[in-house]
Amino acid sequence: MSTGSRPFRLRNTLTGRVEPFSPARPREVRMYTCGLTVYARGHIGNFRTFVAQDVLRRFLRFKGYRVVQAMNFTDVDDKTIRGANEAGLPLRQYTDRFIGQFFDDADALGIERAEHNPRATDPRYIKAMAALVERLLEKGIAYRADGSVYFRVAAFPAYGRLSGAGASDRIAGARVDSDEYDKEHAHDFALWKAAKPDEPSWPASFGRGRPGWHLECSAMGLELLGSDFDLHCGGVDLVFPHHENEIAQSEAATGKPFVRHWFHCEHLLVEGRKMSKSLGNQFTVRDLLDEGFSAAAMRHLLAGVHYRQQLNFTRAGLRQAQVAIGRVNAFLARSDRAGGGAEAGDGTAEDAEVAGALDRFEAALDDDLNTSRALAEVFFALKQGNRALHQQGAAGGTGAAPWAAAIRRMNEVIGSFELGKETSDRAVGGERDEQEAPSGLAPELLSRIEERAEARRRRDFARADAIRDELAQEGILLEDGPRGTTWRRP
RNA sequence: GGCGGCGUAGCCAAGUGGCCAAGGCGGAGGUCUGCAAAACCUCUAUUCGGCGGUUCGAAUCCGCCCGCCGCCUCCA
Repeated sequence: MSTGSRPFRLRNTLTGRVEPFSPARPREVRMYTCGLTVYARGHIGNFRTFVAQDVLRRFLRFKGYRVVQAMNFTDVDDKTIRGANEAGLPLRQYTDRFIGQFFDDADALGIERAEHNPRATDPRYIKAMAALVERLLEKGIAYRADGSVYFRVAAFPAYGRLSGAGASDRIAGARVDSDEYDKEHAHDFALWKAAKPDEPSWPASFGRGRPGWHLECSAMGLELLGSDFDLHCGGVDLVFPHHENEIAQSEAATGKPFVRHWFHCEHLLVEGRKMSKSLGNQFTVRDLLDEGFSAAAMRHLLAGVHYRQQLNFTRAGLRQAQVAIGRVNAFLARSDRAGGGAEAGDGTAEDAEVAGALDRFEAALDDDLNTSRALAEVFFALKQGNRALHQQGAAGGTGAAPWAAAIRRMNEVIGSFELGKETSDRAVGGERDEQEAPSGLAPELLSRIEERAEARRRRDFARADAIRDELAQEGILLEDGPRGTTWRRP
């Protein structure tokens, strides 16, 4: 763990400034992230945000914090209800499917699992939400109308602090909510929606119904993390009204600060255009996997652009990422094969260089998660490591190992290297590693490689090249080095 | 209409007053190699959308203009 004369500075939407991040408890961070509304498979835009949050989470752990994260699933709202009804399925069965798909995609992208994945319809949270509404009713901040319960925005003077002072202006200028309910003011929002015949509903002391959208995050956040927790994350679109409303209802109910630091991730563009259904550019991770792109490339592209910057997600970018990742992975594999103690640490000048790179890496992330700059250090380490490997040559030194270890340390945050089965880089025909070779390459192909090695020994290069070309057809790239031939799938 | 962001080499993308404007991809040349591939080395923006201004000094601050985008309404 590194120490901290240099604080981790992170932009806080609440203040609009990049400021030192200071959790309420010394070595623990309690974070909440607004997860997916599970009426469809999450698209690449959703995952941009989730990857950014994952980088944040991993960096906190990198710095030695214990992280307790809750990421919810919104499994009851207009869209999930409509989807379930159209599919003729019970709500839970309908949403289960998308939750499963979410985890498939998140796992592929190397997104660490949160400690808690609450879903709104869990009885525990329905109960917590009802309790929250009761408190607001008792305090006279919420009111009932037509079977529903609303939050009286006028009763919470701090309203608008997150999204920028003039919340009343925004509201005045905005289109009036088309809700047919009887609200006192257009900008009051529903805490609890009165039951309807074709909608799921739950009993409550203030009437049967279902939770309003904003309520669940407040209830689950408070339930799992307590008041005044450290981080609340989401996409920029959630700043208003969702997060603004969460603050209002939570703080009005508890009388305590809700969240210390708000983290919002910018949206992405796909091929230079806003992602939208009509443009047909709402890709899912699955779609891109099916096109042949690796999840690692997706993560690399998503993680490599600063989170507050609009990111242009393109196939060309994915291809670039793929190449860059391949270079790093190939180095790591080569370094492992070359051997050498990974722990070095005998105070050489080179150790200081490695430590310097790691420190610059951390410094970049300390500066509002500047992943682009951090990545530059990964590539610096790559260059140094490759250089060491180059010089090692036949001499067989251990200079590359510390750089490989440094890259792996950095990858604890970046996460896009050695993700999935990217590396099948193995030595064949050399004097070493024979035993660990084959997983992934058919014996038939291995014997072809042997055959080619034999041909090369005979200096029958026509034969050798023919075999190399054939294997290339199969997607196997052969590389001849001083220690024998290695293969990989590019 | 209100609020906000962005525009840096062929592409992606850091940099917010002062060393030669990070890094990646791509491209050119070289070393190595039977040839390749990989790796390494060198080169690849006298210039930061445009025009003015402030300053000893600006990609970085100010003004205007052009272009792209977001939020204000379900949305990561």
